[in-house]
Amino acid sequence: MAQQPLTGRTPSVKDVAAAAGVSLGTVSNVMNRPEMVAAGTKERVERAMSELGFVRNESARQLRAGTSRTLAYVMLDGTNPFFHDVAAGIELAAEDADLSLFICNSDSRAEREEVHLDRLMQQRVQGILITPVNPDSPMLDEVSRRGIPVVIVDRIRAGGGFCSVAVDDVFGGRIAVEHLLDKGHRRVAFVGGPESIGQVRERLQGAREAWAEAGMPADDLVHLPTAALTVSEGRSAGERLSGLPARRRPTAAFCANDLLALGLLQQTIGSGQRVPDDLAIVGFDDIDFAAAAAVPLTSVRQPRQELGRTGARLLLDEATNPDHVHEQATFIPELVARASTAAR
Amino acid sequence: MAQQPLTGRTPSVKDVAAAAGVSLGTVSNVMNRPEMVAAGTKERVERAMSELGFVRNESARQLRAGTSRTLAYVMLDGTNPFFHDVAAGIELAAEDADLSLFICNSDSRAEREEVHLDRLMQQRVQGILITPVNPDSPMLDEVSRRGIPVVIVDRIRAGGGFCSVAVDDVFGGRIAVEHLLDKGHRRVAFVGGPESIGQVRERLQGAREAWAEAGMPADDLVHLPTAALTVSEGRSAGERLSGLPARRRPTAAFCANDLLALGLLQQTIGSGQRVPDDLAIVGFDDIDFAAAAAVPLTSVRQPRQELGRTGARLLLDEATNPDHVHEQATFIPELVARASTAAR
DNA sequence: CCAGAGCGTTGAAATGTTTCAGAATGACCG
DNA sequence: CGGTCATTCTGAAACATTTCAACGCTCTGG
Repeated sequence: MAQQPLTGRTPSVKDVAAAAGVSLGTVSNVMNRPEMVAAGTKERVERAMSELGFVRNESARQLRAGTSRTLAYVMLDGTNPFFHDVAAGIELAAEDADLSLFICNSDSRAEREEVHLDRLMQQRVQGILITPVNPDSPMLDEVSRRGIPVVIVDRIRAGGGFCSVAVDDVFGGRIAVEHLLDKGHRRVAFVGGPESIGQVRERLQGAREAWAEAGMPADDLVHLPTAALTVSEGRSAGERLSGLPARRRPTAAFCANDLLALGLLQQTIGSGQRVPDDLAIVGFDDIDFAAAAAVPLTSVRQPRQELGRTGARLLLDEATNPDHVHEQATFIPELVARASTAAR
Repeated sequence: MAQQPLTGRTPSVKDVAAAAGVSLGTVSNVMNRPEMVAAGTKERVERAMSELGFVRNESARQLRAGTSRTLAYVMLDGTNPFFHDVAAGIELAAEDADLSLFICNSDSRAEREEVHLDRLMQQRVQGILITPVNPDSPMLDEVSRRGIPVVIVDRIRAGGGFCSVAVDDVFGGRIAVEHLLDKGHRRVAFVGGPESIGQVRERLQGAREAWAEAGMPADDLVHLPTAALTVSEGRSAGERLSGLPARRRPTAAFCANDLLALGLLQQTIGSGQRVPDDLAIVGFDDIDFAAAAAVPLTSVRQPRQELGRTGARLLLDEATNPDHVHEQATFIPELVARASTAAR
């Protein structure tokens, strides 16, 4: 390893070849098919590389190869740990395939998403995983049509033109409500919105189905809409809940995600009520902070890492397997009962 | 925009040039110095580009330019939202400079860090921001010696061979303890470790200084060491706290970061004690979840985004300004008082 | 009518890698 | 000793872009 502050420009294969007294094709062979170069030569080349401090130029490699050694994930909301966990799962799979992962954040804005997709196309990434602002955006077809594999994560796009990984949200809604019914709750709030988000609609639908099947009157499942799936919206939903007359007030709330649930939990406790005694709470996603809350949160667990890992696998299959057929992987969520819904 | 499923390979400048009836130099000019090409020609070229669905090949661009249009941030711990907030700040600055940000996670492991740095050098990134596992790692010099600007984030490296951004952790420790003294606490725990982390040492040092200056006996500032800065370590510290005989038990705890504080909060409330009545808690970092906790957490706020943004600015200066001199930017943290230390 | 300026455009060179057809060498067989 | 093979190595071509010196054209002023 050279110790001087590296004089001129960074050395290329050509320099290494000259230093080792071989042709540049041989240097390339040492890196890419070492088995076909004689042991002595190989050693000589390797010494030259480390003496010169040679570092492969990835752009040149990519240019030649026509594609990069990178996957990308465009996440929807960087402030929600759920998406980072998904990203971590993707990264594991990418690592196994010796690929890098480029993480972008659309921040729920279509124009940011578009900027990211544009850039990723310019970079000729091997494939894109995305939790899109709008699963039906034509931009996704555009990307796909260019031959870049696209996998939709945690959303579903009708028509099956894409691979996707998601969780059965209707089922998730059902088990959340069934759990609350089990615990004896007869008046329950569903906290979540806007309904333009497919997730929210389906979780609500599952909740309603379970409610109806238990023979409960529809009016006793109260929908408290929110403007977004954030902690502060959860708090404000809590204020609205507290404002209800005691007789009409639900004894439990099922929140469309954990951030809402945490906000609701905070507001409830802050206003002097007790959880679960005065209000039981169920969240969705089971992010780490759900278990870490002051009253550990019961939540519908999505296999977050597994979601990412499977998405990446589908992506790689699409990228490398000529017989690839699109697949919609669906996971079954699981209820994790904790203190926020303990028996009263 | 072409509607067919894009036949052959993706078109290059050459194809665009042919389609528009100009030379490929002109196509390049349309993209890079549009002011020097005649309006008619420009329009013709642009039409050809969109008809063919031309997308610039970033690798070729980079190869020619010698460097990529990308910054990178190697974060220390992907499970701590603090680092994601720093990353968000970096991204803002990168966006302004029309650069992409590559986010990596070393997961506190030196070998992962090394793998990432290697890859980033191969990609010829414009510069690297890093919260290193070990600020004195020679690998950083190695990268720097290759001409890649490096900025150390949220750590300090003695010797000044690098730019860095950090907050004054000693001061942060002081204000946390001064706040607790103000609130009347006379026996306080410092929760945090391992001491190999510079942050932990300095926050503890600040705490001790403030404690001594207030004339308090050193023994009444109890150090509860932890093995890491995580929620679960916070919980276990809480158990140790509860185990202390009442007379020796602190009435307040200052935690080296918010994750510890959240864990401690959970354990404390879970064991039936009240916060702040039985135990007041101060965290450090002021991540969003601190304010969202069931008992909103008093915390020492680091300007997380600002940290990232400033780091990126220093990096860009180093990358573009030949007269650049290394700079150690230090921010003054600020105490944000919330319910977890409200008057008793 | 010409010199010179200014504008637009061209085409070749250069960037660093991988690949591949073929050359060089030596070993072995008949 | 000629021929066949296997083993190593070579050098040119290809990838898509940017840059830059040079070129041709049209004006303008003399």
